[in-house]
Amino acid sequence: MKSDPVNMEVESERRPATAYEVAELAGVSQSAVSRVFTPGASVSATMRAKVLDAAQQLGYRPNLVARSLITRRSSLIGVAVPGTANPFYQAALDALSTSFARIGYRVLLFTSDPMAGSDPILDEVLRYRVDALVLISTSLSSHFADECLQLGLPVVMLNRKTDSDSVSSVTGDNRRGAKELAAFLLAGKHRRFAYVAGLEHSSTSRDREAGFLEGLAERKVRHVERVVGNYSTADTESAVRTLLSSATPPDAIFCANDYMALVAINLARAEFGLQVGTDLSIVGFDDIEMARWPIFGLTTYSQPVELMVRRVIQVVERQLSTAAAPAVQHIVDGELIVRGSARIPQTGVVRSADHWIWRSRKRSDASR
Amino acid sequence: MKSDPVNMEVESERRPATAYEVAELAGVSQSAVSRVFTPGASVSATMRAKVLDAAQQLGYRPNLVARSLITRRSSLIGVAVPGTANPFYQAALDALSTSFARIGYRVLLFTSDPMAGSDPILDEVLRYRVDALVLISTSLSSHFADECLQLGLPVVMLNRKTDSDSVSSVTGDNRRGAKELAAFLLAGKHRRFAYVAGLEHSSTSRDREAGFLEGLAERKVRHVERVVGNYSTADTESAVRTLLSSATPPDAIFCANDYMALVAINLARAEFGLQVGTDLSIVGFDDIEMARWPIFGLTTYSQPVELMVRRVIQVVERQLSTAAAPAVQHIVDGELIVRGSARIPQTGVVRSADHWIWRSRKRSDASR
DNA sequence: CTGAAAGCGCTAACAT
DNA sequence: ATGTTAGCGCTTTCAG
Repeated sequence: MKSDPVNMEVESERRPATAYEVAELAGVSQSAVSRVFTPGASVSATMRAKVLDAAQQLGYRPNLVARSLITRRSSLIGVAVPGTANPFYQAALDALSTSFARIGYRVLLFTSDPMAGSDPILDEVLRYRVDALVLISTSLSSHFADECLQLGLPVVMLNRKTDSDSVSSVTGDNRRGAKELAAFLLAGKHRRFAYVAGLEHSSTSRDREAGFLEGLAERKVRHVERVVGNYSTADTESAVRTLLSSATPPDAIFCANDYMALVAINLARAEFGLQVGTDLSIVGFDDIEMARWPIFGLTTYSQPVELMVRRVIQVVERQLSTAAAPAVQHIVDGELIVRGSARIPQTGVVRSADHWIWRSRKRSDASR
Repeated sequence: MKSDPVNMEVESERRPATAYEVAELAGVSQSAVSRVFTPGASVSATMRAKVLDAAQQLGYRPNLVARSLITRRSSLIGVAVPGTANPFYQAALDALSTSFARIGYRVLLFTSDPMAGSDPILDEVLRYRVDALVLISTSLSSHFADECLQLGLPVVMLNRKTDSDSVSSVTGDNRRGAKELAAFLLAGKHRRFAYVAGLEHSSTSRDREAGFLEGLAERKVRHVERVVGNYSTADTESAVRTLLSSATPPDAIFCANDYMALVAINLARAEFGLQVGTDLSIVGFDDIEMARWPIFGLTTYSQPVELMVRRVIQVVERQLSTAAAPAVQHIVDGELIVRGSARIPQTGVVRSADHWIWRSRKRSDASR
């Protein structure tokens, strides 16, 4: 029930104040207002005070839409993330959002269908004139990649890559990680191996499979059971069910990522009454937070999310500043984290920070 | 090595084509181009074909920034989500992103510090002229809420609410859910109860606590051990550790959400060797996907994310269309899902769809 | 149905 | 240091 005139106009629904209105109130030019709200501009203290005061009164907030139109920079980063329950994506998205915020960018999110490519929505997102695109575990057509290249729009893939090296990527060391896991399993005296693949078209799953087979082949192991989990709960369950129902079930299973490994552990225990780590070894890839929950104690090869995101940001920043900076394929190191879900070899396990890690002979020879 | 003039310009890095350029190529006016790309406009087939063709050649994409400037609608929804590992948030965000996309909106994400309020970043996000704000488990100052109200900006809180009813909210039935969990635990003949609170300032945690105490009080149980988990892994671990180390540890623990309940189950098993569901009962709230993993089998009160998100969207749409539509506080029904993490009462458990649920006498009397 | 013209709210030369 | 002016790329009256 206030009735003083100053508040009156505020009571009713009003459109946001403009710089022009602030200028009028402060008795200065509109460009002066603009300068006060532009970081690197030169304004006298008096002017700043007057403007800030007027702005305060009107609840003025610079319109970034208008600013974007003229600067051609939106300070928006388009981020694609697959619509699945995989905690690794959540962690990556979180880190991206937080890190980009620190350097003045916001994340424009689009949830991609993990099965389909991301082109259709990407196209939509380009209309918003995002300053860069980050694709978490999502692929894009080379046609689209070319278009982005021509537009000078930085694109970086996180946890995925393309055959062409014209698009930047940041991935874990899929090949070596998988190879080490193979060596680890071999050292643990396992005999019958199985691989649970992710999505068939995912470079990550393919690289991990290749590394795994390679590691196994070095010790003359040729036969590896192969099933497909598609990174989904349901598919992984039936895949693992198939594996374990076999007449000669595997004694070591490598899942293309931790999420599937967790699903596998669950199933092995609940449906087959298996003691994971003893009766059956299961390993994954990622080292998501839940992997270290005692109940799972998953042995896995780590992908340091924070570090990977930092790399993504570096790449984006470089491409943004340098006109045609070349695309780069970053591979971030990981470690084979030893926990209880797989039989532990006699040798090679060492303490590192707050966990145990394992290194194959070959690698530890080549000291850093 | 193409050299035809048409492609030449496309080869080099070029700024996006404008409607004006398309118009020129097509030999029509710029407004004609605009019309072709505006859903409800009237254009002849000939015109549309000419324009579309030219647009195709130039790779034209309407600039939504420019469009927003004039229409004053960005088709952006600001969404705040706490930066924690809680899978419930991920599920909610996923559903929001997907559902909003279907009606033409994109999500502008900002990760909020779960401890702090969301005001600082919200202010930042308003500069982007988002069409609405959705806060997932995040609170905002009443001052800020007022400002949004005056701007006619729809704000809806998901899984959180304020004391003031001037801001819309969609929540689960925290009070009743917690009360039923109390009744369930009572029916299971438990004697010593404990509550693991979430963040102290969270309405959700407070409501659940109140409901729990109320349900217990109806059967004259006055003493409830209380610890605080802050929805975080570390705090929950030490809170539960305290509880279980006590001389007279509880035989029933209600955690303010599923995530903390999962952490509690882990800890009880790993550190105390307890058989959860037999030695100790633990229940949660949310019914996240992992709650039904056999390894956890968490008894919990459900919050149907999809439905809640649908409500959020309804509220947003109404506020967007009707100028000053009143704020509403939606409460979405849930069910007490019975699994193995808590002792099961002799009566009251019934089959519903693909799971077991439990209803207190009082409630089942009042048939629908 | 189509074109011309006037801005949306702001930044960026260019003067002063 | 401050004001003036000219757009950014689009939508939207308003004529024709």
